[in-house]
Amino acid sequence: MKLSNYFLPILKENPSEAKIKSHQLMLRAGMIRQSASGIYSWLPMGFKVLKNIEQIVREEQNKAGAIELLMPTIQSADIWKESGRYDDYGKEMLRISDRHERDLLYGPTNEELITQIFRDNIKSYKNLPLMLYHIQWKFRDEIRPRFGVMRCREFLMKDTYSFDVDKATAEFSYKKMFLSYLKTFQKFELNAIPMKAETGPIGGDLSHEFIILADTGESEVFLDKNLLDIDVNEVDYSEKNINEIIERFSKFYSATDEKHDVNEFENNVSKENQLRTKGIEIGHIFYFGDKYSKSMKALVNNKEGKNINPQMGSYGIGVSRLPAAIIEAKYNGTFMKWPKTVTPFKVAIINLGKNGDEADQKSNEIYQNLINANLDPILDDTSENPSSKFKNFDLIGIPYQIIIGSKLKKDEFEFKEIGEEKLILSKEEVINRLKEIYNIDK
RNA sequence: CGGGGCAUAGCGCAGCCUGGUAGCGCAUCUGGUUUGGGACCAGAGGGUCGCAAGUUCAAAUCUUGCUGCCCCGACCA
Repeated sequence: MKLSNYFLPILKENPSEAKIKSHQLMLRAGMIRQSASGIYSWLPMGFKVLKNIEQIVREEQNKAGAIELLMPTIQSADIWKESGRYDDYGKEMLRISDRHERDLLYGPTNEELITQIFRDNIKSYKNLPLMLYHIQWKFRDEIRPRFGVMRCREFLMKDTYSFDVDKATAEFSYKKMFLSYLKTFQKFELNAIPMKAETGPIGGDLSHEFIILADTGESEVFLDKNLLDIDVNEVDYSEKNINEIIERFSKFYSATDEKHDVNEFENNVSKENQLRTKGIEIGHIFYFGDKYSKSMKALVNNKEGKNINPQMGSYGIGVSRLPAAIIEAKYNGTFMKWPKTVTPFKVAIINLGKNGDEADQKSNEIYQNLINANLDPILDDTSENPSSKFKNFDLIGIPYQIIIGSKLKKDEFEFKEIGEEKLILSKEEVINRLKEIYNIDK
């Protein structure tokens, strides 16, 4: 993409309504624009980030054995009346009615709908276990939306729902998602710490929040530093590995301030491993048994030919919150550096030349080479001042830059990982290095 | 929903107190000079001053009502 053809409205100054750095950066870097309180449009740059995040979440769900489907944003009130939540949910639920004055609602979550789909189509234990998920927009009419996409009213969420014959298998489904979340967040270069959580209105007795550490987080968290060093990248979804990794995580202390136990923290965690910091919730998993399968009469035949209510769980990731969460974790106030899995473009070419000169020619040449190598580049071909280009790209946060000015010889390219020292490389070296970084076959 | 604040050009703001036909910086457009960390010169475009009513010869400015947005609190992925 050439910047001169792109839609990237950058702001030099912080809009006054943005109070936290992720909100400021997303506005300034032309990622989002507010349309109403807590409701945002995603501009091209932000949309690319969002889609990349969505894709990583999707891939890891698939690996964990969950199957994707898509449920609508608008739901009938009937199923919510069945489960009893039509009255319980309160004003957070956006209620609407159609021309026939039938009660509808903009879905704040999907337990009812997935249970309905399940009960209408699954009748046998042979189809279990089953994990279904979708990535869909939701609406919760928050009393006070704030912090940009961090706490908004319309948001994109990944929801998985698990169905099992008994509690033991349901717990295994829960553990699979537990691992899937750890792996997903590690791909965003985030340290997401699982913490025991309240089950809240969803109900049930087993629940974890996944919290990433960021100075600007909203809740205070306490944890054992050992939790930061557990690598799950190489762990697969075999039963043995899942149990092992979860055991490893549960060995170490972690709690949000609401659940914090000072004595346990002081006694069971060594002084040098005690970490007290701030966190942002980015995922939440629940096991809630037959709460919905019972109230909504979802039944399957078990081995003995008896009807039983399947055991269920639900597992959410705040997809549209993640760009902001990643920024909170990574933006230092001067520059942003997107994880390479998420970055809107894989590499930025900063052309400091002008029309037709050598730098300009070199820029266009390597731009074509990068496109051919599947290394999705953005080429700054505008006539802005160099300093202005540098500032803009510091803001946008594409992790790798190729800077091409008149300083260098014909076969020299300046390659820079944002925040690191620059290197002088040949064109081939630049391209090969990027292929290596992004794991693209030669 | 309680408490506080704001609403003037795309963004940041001044003007309001003391009423007299709307201004600054950035951004945008044209021409020129620049070009390695937010350039310079000259010119230009862009605002029914959130909406409605009232007071007045005259309202961005005073009064009332409404709407939107932001902040603190309770609530939440």
